[in-house]
Amino acid sequence: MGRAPCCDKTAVKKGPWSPEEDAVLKSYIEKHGTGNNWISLPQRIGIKRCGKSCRLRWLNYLRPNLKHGGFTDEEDYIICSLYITIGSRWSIIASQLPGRTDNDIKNYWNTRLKKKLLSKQEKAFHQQLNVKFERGTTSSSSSSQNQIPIFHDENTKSNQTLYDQVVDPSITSFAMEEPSMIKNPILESFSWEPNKVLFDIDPDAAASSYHHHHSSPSLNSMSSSSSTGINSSLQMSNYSVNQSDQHDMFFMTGFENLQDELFNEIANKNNTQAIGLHGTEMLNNNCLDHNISSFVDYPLYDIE
DNA sequence: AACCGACTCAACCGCCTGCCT
DNA sequence: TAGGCAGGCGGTTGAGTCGGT
Repeated sequence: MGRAPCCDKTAVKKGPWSPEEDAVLKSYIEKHGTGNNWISLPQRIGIKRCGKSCRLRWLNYLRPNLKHGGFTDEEDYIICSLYITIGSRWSIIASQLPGRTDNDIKNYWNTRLKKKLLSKQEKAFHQQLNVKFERGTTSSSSSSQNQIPIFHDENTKSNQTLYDQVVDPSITSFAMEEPSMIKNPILESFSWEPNKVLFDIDPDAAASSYHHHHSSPSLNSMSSSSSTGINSSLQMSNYSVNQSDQHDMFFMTGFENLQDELFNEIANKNNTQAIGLHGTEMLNNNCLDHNISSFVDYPLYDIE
């Protein structure tokens, strides 16, 4: 048994609104208001539309002082900040942006801003590392896992570990404990050698984690990722906090909360070979406590 | 010029919430 | 207190548009 429809779907018109319908609806609401009853409104004004459709048309298109398109940098920043904080609560985000509708913001995020954010993050990551990842050539005995060797620095031509690159040694003295410190179930193990770091990724766990995240309300996954006492992310370590860097800082910190999408990427790739690590760290008794929060699939280059 | 894939965004769907009786 | 209903909301769809070949 499905839910009873709000109106007779066979008797109402669907699809794009005509200018005439717009005019009738706009004129009526401007004169009389909605009468606190959208369902009966179409009958009152004599148009063959569902009440919900009228409401949506008014809120998203006809009501006064609406802005369409042309989002400013400041609006981008507000949207991203709020998305990071509260997730996809579009109506709340819209309430902070006068003249913008939740639908507009949702569309803008899904079609443009998300990509913008990801590409900026990726660019920043590569700029910071300035490295060439190598395709895995280790003689691993655990072939079912994806081991990720690290890279050599294009500038210095020397081999470096990922950790050397992304963590400013002046910030923290580093002592690595056992893999049990790794909190993320996707990361099965983690070994450390002078010129190499190996991450063993369990793709099945990545996939199930992805599904787990998607079976929960978005707010839950948001809060779970932000309630871990995060002090800084790995990628943030080398960034200074000043006015001009705030956008960069922001993109870095915001990245954790895109993890659902990143997990999606991972889950849909059977042969993921390399994943950029993005996580958080807390200094605990001279040990760096990792909390791996997300992964990025980075392009790999074969070594000549 | 025609085709095709990618992209955009208005509109719809259906679930959830809260109010009213 | 419970049930019904309308409003609100986020996810999804699909027609239209654009750009590349």
